[in-house]
Amino acid sequence: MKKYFLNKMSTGKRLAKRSIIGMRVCALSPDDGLFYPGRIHAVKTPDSPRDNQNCINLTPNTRYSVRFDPNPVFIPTRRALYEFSSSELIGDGFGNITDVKLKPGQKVYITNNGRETCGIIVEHDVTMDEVTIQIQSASPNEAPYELVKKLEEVRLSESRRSPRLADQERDTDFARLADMAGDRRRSSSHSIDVPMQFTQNGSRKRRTSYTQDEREYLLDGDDMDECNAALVLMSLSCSPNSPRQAWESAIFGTSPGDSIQSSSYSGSSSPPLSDDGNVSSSSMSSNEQKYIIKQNLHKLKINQHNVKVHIRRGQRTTSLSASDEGIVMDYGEEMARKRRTRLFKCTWKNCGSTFATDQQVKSHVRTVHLGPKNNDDEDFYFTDLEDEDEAIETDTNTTSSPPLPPTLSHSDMARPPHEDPEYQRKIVGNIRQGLLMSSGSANGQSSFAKSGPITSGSNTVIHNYAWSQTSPTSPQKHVKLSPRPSTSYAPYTLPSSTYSSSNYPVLVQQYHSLSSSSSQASITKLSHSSPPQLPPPPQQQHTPVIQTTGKCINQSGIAKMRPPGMSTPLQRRTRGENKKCRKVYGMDNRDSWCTQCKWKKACSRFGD
DNA sequence: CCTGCCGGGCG
DNA sequence: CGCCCGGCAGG
Repeated sequence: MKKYFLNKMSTGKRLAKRSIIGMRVCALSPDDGLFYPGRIHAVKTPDSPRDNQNCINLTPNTRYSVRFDPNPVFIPTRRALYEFSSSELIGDGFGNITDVKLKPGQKVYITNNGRETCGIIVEHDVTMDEVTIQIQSASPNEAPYELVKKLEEVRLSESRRSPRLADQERDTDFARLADMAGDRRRSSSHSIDVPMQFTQNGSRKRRTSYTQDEREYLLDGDDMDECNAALVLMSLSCSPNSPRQAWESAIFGTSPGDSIQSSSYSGSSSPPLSDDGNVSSSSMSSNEQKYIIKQNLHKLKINQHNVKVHIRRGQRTTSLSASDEGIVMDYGEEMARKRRTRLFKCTWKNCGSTFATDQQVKSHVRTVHLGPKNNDDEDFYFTDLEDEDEAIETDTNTTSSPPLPPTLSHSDMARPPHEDPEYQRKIVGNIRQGLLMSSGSANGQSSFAKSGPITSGSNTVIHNYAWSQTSPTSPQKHVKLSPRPSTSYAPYTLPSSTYSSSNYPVLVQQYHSLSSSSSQASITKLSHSSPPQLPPPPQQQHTPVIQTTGKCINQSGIAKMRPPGMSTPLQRRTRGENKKCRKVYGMDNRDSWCTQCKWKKACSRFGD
């Protein structure tokens, strides 16, 4: 049930997968014994050919180097990396949160009232599977309250955003930034899209309202996309025997229904390479392959991330670029910042030299390995590492690799990872379980939250960890949900405390979960120690009835949790079962419709 | 498909 | 604010 719940929240149909490096996990801080979020920075597998039968070079002995996200409570040494074994990590494909006992003081995230809420563990009763969590009220003037949740409902890191929003944002970015007009919805409308900037004036077409901050957030939050892309390519590189069709579909975009395909093709100024039938010939040489791969990856702009494919002596390996070279536009600064922390490693056999710039590494490859007469592109012989203090040893495995299951291929590489953490969790878990034959249990936590910088070593990113603080200047969005005199749709205010404009979409994920297990929590203690002073909380015209179950029932019968100070979340109106004006009067008597119905708003005449 | 309606643009 | 409409979710 839980799985379906999570899937429901993401409503995703496309699948996704990712690389281990960069994955968000949680691990115990050696200092205070609490879990903190971080990213897998490196994977170290001791040389052990017998265990190394898999293409991603993971064995039960693999050590995962984790860089904790900076946060005010536990401040890891900036450059410090902490090593863990897979069993010590909590995250997709690793350990499950339900396997651990949470200590008091542990910071957790729960879905409360359909909204991600941060809390502090007060008590964890393992036998009863009850976690008492103290939640800071949205209003700083109200006392914290406590919730009791099941452990499986608790997450150790922030969750992801609403898939719908993410979708919109992604489409937006694609259309505007990558100069690609198509998206999956419009692609079915038989209309030719005009780039956004040409339609914004004099058109009723809705334009996006995302701020620069939000777009940056978007990019930041999508760092797993490059992992998606990499895993796709990795599966290709690791499985020379994999079905040719799958391999082509990933690179050449020949898979039907692949949204990446449609968007990239519709926005591509040049015809797809697959118009050349020879391309798919199995006699394609290595050079041809890498050229084609490179070209097409560039076109695909796999979710705006650059992926480099390294081909070396007939063997393909992949690595990620930490920068967004695929896009120009507004992100120059961001990219520059990321680029500063990069390191370039020569991937020539037995070399491994590292360089500060790609120019240097190219020069190195050219002079030391390739020689002036070789026409090979230096690009294929180096990889850019993310950071400064440790080399990431990811692509050194040269043992022959079994093909990945076909279900792990790339038909869905377009899907951003935050859309379907559940599926990814399973996939990654399956990969790991299959390859390692170790027990990595899935868990319900989403480990792809935007909680840290894309470059974990960067010290220039400010984190939003002050979950109990309120910034009076942070933007608030007031949304009037319905003009009709409904009592359950009072204007709501996004809590300004934790979330700046740059990440507020995280909050707008609620309505998917309203009818689900998120409302199983019970309010065990409600204490208003001090009356609100400033700013005044949103007016609630009707106080929700708190039943013994702790559920607040609104008029439409939807269970809602509303802690003190918490305002009504954005929620899509349940579909009314009553007759609506359209139904009653018919299209012919549109004049008789209520205004709301005329406006395609919620019917005010036949309310539910 | 159809329907209800949210989110948002335009004047 | 009135009006309109794209698009989504759900049936």
